[in-house]
Amino acid sequence: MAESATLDLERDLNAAQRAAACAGAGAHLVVAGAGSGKTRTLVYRVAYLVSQGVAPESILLLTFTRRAAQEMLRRAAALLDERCRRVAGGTFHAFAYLVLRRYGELLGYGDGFTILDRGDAADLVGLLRSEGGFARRGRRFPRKDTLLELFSKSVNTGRDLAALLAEDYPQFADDLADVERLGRRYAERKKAQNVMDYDDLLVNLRDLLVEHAGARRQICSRYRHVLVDEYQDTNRLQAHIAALLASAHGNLMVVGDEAQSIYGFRGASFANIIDFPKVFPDARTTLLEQNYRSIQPILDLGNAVLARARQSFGKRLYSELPGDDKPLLVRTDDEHGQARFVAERVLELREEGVPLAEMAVLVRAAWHTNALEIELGRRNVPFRKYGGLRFVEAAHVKDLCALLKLGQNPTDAAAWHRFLQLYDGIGPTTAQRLAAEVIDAGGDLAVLARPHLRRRPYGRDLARLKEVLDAISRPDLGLAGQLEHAVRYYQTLLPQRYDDAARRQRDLGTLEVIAERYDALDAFLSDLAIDPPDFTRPSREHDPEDEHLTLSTVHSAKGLEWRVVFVLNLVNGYFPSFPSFGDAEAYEEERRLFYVAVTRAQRRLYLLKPEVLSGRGGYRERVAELSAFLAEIDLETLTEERLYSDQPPAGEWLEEEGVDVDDATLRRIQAYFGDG
DNA sequence: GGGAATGCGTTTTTT
DNA sequence: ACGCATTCCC
Repeated sequence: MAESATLDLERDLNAAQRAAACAGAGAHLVVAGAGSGKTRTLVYRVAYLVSQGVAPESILLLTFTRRAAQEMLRRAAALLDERCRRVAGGTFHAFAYLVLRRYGELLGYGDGFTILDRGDAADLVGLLRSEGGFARRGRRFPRKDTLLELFSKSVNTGRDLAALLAEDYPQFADDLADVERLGRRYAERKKAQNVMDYDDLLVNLRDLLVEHAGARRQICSRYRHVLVDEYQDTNRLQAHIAALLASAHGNLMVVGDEAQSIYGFRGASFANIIDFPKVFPDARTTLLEQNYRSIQPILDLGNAVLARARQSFGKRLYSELPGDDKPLLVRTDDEHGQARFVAERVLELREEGVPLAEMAVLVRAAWHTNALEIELGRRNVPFRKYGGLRFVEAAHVKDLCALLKLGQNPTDAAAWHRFLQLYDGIGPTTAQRLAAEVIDAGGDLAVLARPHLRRRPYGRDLARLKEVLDAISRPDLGLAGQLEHAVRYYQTLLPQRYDDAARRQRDLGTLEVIAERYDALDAFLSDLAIDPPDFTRPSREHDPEDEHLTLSTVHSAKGLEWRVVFVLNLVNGYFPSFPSFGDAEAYEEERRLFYVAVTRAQRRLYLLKPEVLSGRGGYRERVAELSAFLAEIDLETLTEERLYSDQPPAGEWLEEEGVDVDDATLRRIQAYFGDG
């Protein structure tokens, strides 16, 4: 679907796409089914506006990831000209950061506020949780991640903690007062430290737009056309912001597919799409229904899955692409059989001429690929995994970032708290005390060399840390120089802290490579928090040197497509996942997630079902049930293949090979090692 | 008092 | 395998 390098809307778009791309002023809702050319339409929309003389700087394109925005603007530039690169594009959070850097003072934030990423935010909540003695003896109190999730959901959905607690965590209903108290303390502490978490970025942007008419007018007149992609995965707060951004001129185009809404756990609601015409009564609506991605049998399965949804989406995808291979349901004996099947079929397909880059394995949860990763490693199949733990969330990367933050801002309590505990003999209490000492001294690093600390077991460590921070805090060294000091020092701490120090050390090198794109420490750090490097997102860039199979969570595969797709573990409890049972909304989201997985495939779709699940942390080994999403539909839409791998039991194996058991050797071994 | 070791219950998805 | 509470030890 590569468009040629000229803007020809008649030739390249169908009527509905064209109606959206060339729409005039006003609010516009584009409901775009999977594979219906949604991105293409937005790209042409941008190019069209610029070609009509709209200043590129006055177009704001809000997307789900930074990469999505960059990719669209790159394509628009290829269609029209380089002016399209000057369009303002990015995530809501990145846009909020940009605006608040300029207007934050109106809301009482100091000039250089910093961003707490998810991990930092959780650490702060954890700190307040233990500080306030909320977890008393023998009493269960929500963990820091649970608390943060509650606070976040409350902010993003506009619902109060009482309702969320009752709904999601009834077992903690008695703790409501404490949870609320902790929430208030968390908000106060962030404000006092001049930091914002992800949610604060959105809240503060909304507050700015609501409460400061002057700022709102300036912002609205700067961005005359607002385009929002993936609107089904925006939350109430984001929808409010989008509406406010368009409040002066009304030029708001939102694009989405309510059937692909999969971020409800983060507060997203497809009600934003449904209700759009209520907020903008004059909004025009365009439906994109023809699918250009998949062959009809794959869409038939997608339609069948969706037909069972509790809310009807009234959607039926159709395609004119030739092909009649039905999706294949493959039953294997267990997860290892599943891994073997996928590895073998991937290799066969490659033999048949399908490049690895045209194949993907999708899973519900990142760890579901564990067995497959081993199998692929054994067979030397290059792959890359996306989703799950992010690079910047790995403990060692966070450690290094804490060190860098201290070089930039020696009053960053969270960074002190984290880094100091790396030393032997320093735990939470000591770390907090030391951090307080430095911060009370206005961030004077000389505190670390005070005589009374010298005598402590970690006195030398602190003295050394001071020297390193002195170097990191020198902007004249340049980012590369500062980073080099940090990495060289941190490397010496790695081995005593982590068993797999060598692997982690390589990541530090990766971080140095990423840093080459920046010229100052503060820009580097804020970008790491707000737009983390996208190692976790599949890339569609074509690099023949680096051909690899993609392993991805379904969430991270959003918006992408492959010729051949494997979906693993179609088993109740895995997909749909256990936590969704008993929660109708979460369960329906799992269904939409499966719909997203199915509609990633262009030509061939393999659905894998292990008959037995091995026992894995908490779960006992047991016979697996076929995923309800498949069990409940008409199996006419599928081809079924039973494939039990038939490895002989271990006993027969020896005999077949004709090996004699040497009793004397066995006795010697037993005498030496005992029976254990 | 506070840090380190032990043990128990839990395990989704991520801007 | 990981976070968190409890217990163990200086």
